[in-house]
Amino acid sequence: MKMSDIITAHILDMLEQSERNTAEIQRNEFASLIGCVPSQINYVLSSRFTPEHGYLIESRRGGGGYIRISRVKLDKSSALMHIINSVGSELDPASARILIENSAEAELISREAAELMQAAISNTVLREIPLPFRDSFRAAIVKQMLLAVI
Amino acid sequence: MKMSDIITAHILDMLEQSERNTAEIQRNEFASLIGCVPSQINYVLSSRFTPEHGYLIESRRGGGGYIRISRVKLDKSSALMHIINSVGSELDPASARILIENSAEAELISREAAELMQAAISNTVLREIPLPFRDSFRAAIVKQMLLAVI
DNA sequence: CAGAATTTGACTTTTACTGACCTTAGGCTA
DNA sequence: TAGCCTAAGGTCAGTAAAAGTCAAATTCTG
Repeated sequence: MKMSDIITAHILDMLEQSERNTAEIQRNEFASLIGCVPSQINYVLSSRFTPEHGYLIESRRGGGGYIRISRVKLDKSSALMHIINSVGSELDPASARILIENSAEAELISREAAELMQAAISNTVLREIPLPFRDSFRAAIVKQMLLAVI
Repeated sequence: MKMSDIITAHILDMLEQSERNTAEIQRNEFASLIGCVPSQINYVLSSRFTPEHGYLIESRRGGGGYIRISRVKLDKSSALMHIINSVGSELDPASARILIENSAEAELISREAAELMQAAISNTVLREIPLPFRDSFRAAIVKQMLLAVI
């Protein structure tokens, strides 16, 4: 079996293990664990863990440096559509907050977008709207804003 | 975990604690509390708490000296505050759209943020709200969302 | 065999850490 | 008050600890 395949398998394994879909390695340590030269890690990452393949690489040099490989969900749009469709014509405050928070957590929307959405459905804003309309307003605005970031 | 990260975390923590967005330390004392050499404090400050990162450092030598780290609001913030304050208790649709567009144009807010705001005050959403409340709703939501991106 | 994929290692760049030495602020003493 | 002492913080250059790059050498594959 090829070195590259072994390295790939190891990384995939770590990603599988991880709950956060993220594997973090130290290049030299990892290389010597597997028994290859450090630069081969780079080769594998750049040939098999590219954004096109659905991975994101972050790294840091210097003492205590690391390489982090995350599996990104390519299909953000369809995930978001799914969420949008699951929102009915009314949405209560707690559900709205959770929905937005989860979307940010899953990186379907940016942190900034999430904060903007929370602001949009904050009490300060809702005070301007008569009570009976609030839940349907919340549903409409959350859906519309999610559509805007697709 | 790296020393630098620990120091950074401590400072961030102090800033978080502080109501004035300011942390004040005594270099030697702080260093020995954390367990590093004093000059490393300088290293961290100059590599991670620069003006580009949005921080201001002031210090004083000699007896009773100190280092003060403040999280400084960029100029954008005050420009945005100005805009927010200029919005009254009501805001008509055209003015709202222009205000958002201009803010994006001036790069006070991101393009994504602008699109989210436009979505939030779109007709689709406004239909959910009784006519007499729409202008005050628009004012509230635009202000609240601008506040969220400061 | 030709071209693609893999492997290697020498060299580069970044980041982190340390310690010796410098500068400044205040206070104290003669 | 001048001069000295002490208690801070500031600088800088050097070392070490990573990761990144690149092209030559090798191996695979059709």
